[in-house]
Amino acid sequence: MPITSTSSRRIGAADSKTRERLLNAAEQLLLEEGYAAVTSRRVAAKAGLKPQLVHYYFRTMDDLFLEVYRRRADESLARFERAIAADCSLHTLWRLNADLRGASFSIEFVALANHRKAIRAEIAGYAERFRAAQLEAVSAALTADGLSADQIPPVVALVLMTGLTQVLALEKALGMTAGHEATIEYVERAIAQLEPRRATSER
Amino acid sequence: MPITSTSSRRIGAADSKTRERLLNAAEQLLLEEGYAAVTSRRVAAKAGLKPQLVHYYFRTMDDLFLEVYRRRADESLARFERAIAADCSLHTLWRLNADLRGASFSIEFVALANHRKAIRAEIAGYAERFRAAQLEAVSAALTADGLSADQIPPVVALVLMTGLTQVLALEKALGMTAGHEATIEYVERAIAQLEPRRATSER
DNA sequence: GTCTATACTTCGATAGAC
DNA sequence: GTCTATCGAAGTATAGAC
Repeated sequence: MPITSTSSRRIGAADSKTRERLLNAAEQLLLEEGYAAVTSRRVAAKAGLKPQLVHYYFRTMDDLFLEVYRRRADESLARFERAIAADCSLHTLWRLNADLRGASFSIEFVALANHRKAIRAEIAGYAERFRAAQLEAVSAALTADGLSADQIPPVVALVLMTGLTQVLALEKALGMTAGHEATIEYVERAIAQLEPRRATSER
Repeated sequence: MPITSTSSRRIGAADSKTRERLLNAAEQLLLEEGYAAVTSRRVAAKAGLKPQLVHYYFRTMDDLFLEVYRRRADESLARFERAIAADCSLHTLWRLNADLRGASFSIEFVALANHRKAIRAEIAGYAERFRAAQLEAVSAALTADGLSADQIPPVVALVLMTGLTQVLALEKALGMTAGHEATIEYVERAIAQLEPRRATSER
C-alpha cells in the first residue's frame, strides 16, 4: 500500500535476494557511518550492485530507511516479549535495556526522525508500543517484588531506566565513560536488593 | 590554527559580519531540518548570500559545524556557571537540565559526531568539561542538603539526571510524552523534600 | 520479474578576479 | 580583505531494455 502512487514505476519483489542484500548493506552503512552516508550509490557499492537497483527495489530512500528500521524494531520487540515471558523481573528488564547493541542504530534514526515526517511517525509508533509493553512488565515485576505503586510509580521507574540506558549508550558512542561504572553498579545493587532470588552477574 | 593546511587558500576574517550571518543561517537550518540540510548552498541561500562565501569563511563544512557548536556550547557553559554561582542547589541543577531548549541541537550534533572524527573530539571535550563542572555542583548541593556520598554517590545522581532530561527531550522531539508528567513531578517532589527552602514551581 | 542507460540536480571545494 | 567563475564528483529518480 504505497502512500503516494503518483508514479506507476514498477518495484521489485519483496522476497528478492537482491533486495535483502541492499537492506543489509544499508543497515551496515548506517551503523558504520551514519544516515548521511546511506546514499543509493554507496549502498549499492557496499552490496556489490549497481546504484539504480536501489530505486528499483525501493521507491525512495525514505522507503529504504523505513524497511531497515522495521526489520530491527520487529526483531527487538520480539526478543523483548520472549525474554519477559520467560522471566518477568526488573533484572531481565534491566539486562535487556542495558544491552548497548542497537544504541547507535537508535541515535541515527532519532536524528533522521527529527526532520523526516514519515520516519518520525514510524519510530514514534514503535516507541509507543515498546513503552506500553515495557510498562506492563515493570508493573508486574514491581508488584511481584512487593513494591506498591505509591512508593515509585512503574512509569517513573521505566522512564528513569530508559533515560539511564540511553545516556550510557550515547556517551559511550562519544567515547565518554565517566561515572558509568559507578552508576551501573548502583542500579544493579538496588535491583539485586529488591530481587535477591538471582545474582546480577552478566552485563 | 588549522589542523591541515595542505592548501594555501585564504580565509575571511573571524569578526566579519558576513561570517556571522552564515553561522546564524547554519544554526537555524540545523535546528529546523537536521544536519543533512546544512549544505553550503542552502546555508548561503538562507543568509541571502552566494554559496561560495561559505567556503571563503570556512575551509570545510566541518569547520562550519564546529563553529556553530562552539558558540552554543560556550554560551550554555557560561550560563550554567552563572546560575550555579548564584545558587548551588539540586533545584537549580534540575531546572538547568530540564530546560529543553537546545535538545534537538544536541541530537543533531551527537548524530554528526557519530561519524565525523573532528566533531566527535570537540563534543566529547565539551561534554567532559560540562560533566566535571556539574559533578562539582551536585557534590556541593548534596552535601549542603545533608546527604552523605554513601547514600547516593553524586556521580550516580548526575548520570541519572542527565539521562532523564535527555530521554524527555528526545521523546518530546518524537512527539511522545507518555509518562513524562508523572516522572517530572516525582523528581521535583523528591528534590523539594530534600530542599524545602524553596518551592519547585517553574518548569 | 530484473536490471541498465540516462537525465538532471546539488554537492564541496578551489583558483583567481576585484 | 572580500567575493565570483567554475570544476569534477556525487546525489535521487525514471523510462525503457532485457
